[in-house]
Amino acid sequence: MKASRMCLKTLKEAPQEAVIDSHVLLLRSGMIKKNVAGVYTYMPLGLKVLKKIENIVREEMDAIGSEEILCSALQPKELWIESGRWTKYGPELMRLKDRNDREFCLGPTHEEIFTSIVRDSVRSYKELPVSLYQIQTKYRDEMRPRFGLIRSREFIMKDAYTFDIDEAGLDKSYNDMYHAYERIFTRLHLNFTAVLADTGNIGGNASHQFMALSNIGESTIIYNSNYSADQEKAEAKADIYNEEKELKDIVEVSTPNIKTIEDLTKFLNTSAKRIIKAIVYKDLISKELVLCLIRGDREINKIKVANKLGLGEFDLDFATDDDFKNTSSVFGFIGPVGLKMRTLIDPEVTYMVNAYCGGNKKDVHLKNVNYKRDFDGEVVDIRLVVAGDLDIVKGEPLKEERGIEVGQVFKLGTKYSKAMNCVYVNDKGQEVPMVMGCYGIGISRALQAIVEEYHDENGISFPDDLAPYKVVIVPVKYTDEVMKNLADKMYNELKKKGVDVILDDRASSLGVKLHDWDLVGIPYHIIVGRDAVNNQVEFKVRRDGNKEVLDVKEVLKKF
RNA sequence: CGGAAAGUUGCACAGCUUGGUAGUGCGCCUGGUUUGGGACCAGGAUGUCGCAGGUUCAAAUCCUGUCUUUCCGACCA
Repeated sequence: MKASRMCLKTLKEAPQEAVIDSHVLLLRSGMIKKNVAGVYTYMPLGLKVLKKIENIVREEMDAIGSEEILCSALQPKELWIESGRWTKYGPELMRLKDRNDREFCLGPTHEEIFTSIVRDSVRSYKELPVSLYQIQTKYRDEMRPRFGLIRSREFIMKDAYTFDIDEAGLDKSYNDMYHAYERIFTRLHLNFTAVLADTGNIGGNASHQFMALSNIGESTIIYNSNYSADQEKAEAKADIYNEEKELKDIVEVSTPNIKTIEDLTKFLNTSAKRIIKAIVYKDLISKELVLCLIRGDREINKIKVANKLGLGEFDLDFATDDDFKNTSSVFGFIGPVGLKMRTLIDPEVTYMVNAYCGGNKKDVHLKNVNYKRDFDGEVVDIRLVVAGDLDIVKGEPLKEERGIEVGQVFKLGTKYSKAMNCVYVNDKGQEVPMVMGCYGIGISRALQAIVEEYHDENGISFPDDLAPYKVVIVPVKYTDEVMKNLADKMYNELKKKGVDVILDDRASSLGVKLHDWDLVGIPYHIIVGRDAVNNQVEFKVRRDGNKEVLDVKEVLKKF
């Protein structure tokens, strides 16, 4: 491609909308252009990279025997009524009507469509398993689109669905996908890790997320070589901590206006590990209050509490001062002793001996409180796992890192096949619901994750096989006969070899041109200048800035 | 959905306090001089100042409403 023909407009300054590096660079390099909030156009260079990502995904999906189809983004309401998600999905579903007032949505995901397709085409166990995928534009009416392609309202996703005879079949399909995903993200050159994930809105019984490690990530990952999980789901080994063995009698301690764990440790001159932290949540649906007990140096994982109570995270909040008026406790001095309330106890609390806790009276705490003797409740893991905690496999320290979710695999089970009557006839002639899995990869999000990982102060620095073009030939002066001839010759030769090559035949000064290609992230730059008379050019590697003057033949040999 | 800010040319911004000719830099066009890492000189084009009302002789500027966008939080892939 000749640069003079390219629809390329780079920006020196970052548009105001972008706050993170990868978003700024995608805009500045002219790879994407904002249409409206959370909706972007992929410009020629951006689209080229996107296609390379798609092709890697295609190759690996095809390799495990998944077949590509292409559905419409437009989906009829009826299918979503069948699955029950038309009402459940909420305002993030982009809904619209046609001229006859028939209702549709723009799909954020395609479980309903794929399920209906397989329901209509598969009858017998002999035709299973089936694995289908598509690469398609998805819609989600985000409350707050941000970070460019990371959280947008329109995005490109690969979604795959498997249909099996039974759980064992699903296990195999899931496993195949899991390994294909590992190969895909490796080939995308992402520094990633697979983590155990919460199944959230889509439903199902097992799930892993593939996270590209990055400090701009929106999720927190807890991991080490033995274990990895989303922080929302992460478990850690309970720490058995007690300084004393003999149970002592409870004593009231006067703690005037001492309400926080921090103040208490100072006032009592003790460790937070000896204090029981008591948090009261309110179930916003039933209005029930729930007391949660955790060791003073820990934080509560609200998602775990919500899961235990069978609630969405949304349906749970801290109890307010008002809620306390009907209890026998006092805000700031809450404790489990004698308090009549449903109680969740983190396992670590059960190991505490002669602990401190709130006295349920103003300015009073209790000393020498012990599990079972003085209070009881449901023992359940509700602790937020953080860096430094020990894993449950080998008891080694865990690390904490941010991640961008670029893929997720789910075992759906029969949730959709039952709801939508997607059944097959087994060898005994009985109708059985198919066992499903679904598997997504955020293609457009991956593009930005790659840029986030591969950039420096000069711009994007794509890995060779993902770059929109592999090499650019930059004549210092395209009006100079010798330079022009050599540049043209090399361009034609590389094109003949099938190399993705740009000839920068623009009239701009050298500096302008090179800055553009640094910004865009072309991995190799060939500068045709004064040495052209000797058949020599400067060969520059974008990644490390390494430059050397080489014979043309040697340069051509590199591609 | 809660809190905060912002909308002025393709991009980044000034002007608004104290109402009176629409500005700057980048980019774009023309001509000339330059030419190995974002050149220089001269000239030029591009704006219903987000939209709608109001106040006023006069509104980018003051008031009201509205829309949009961004940031923090909540939610989510």
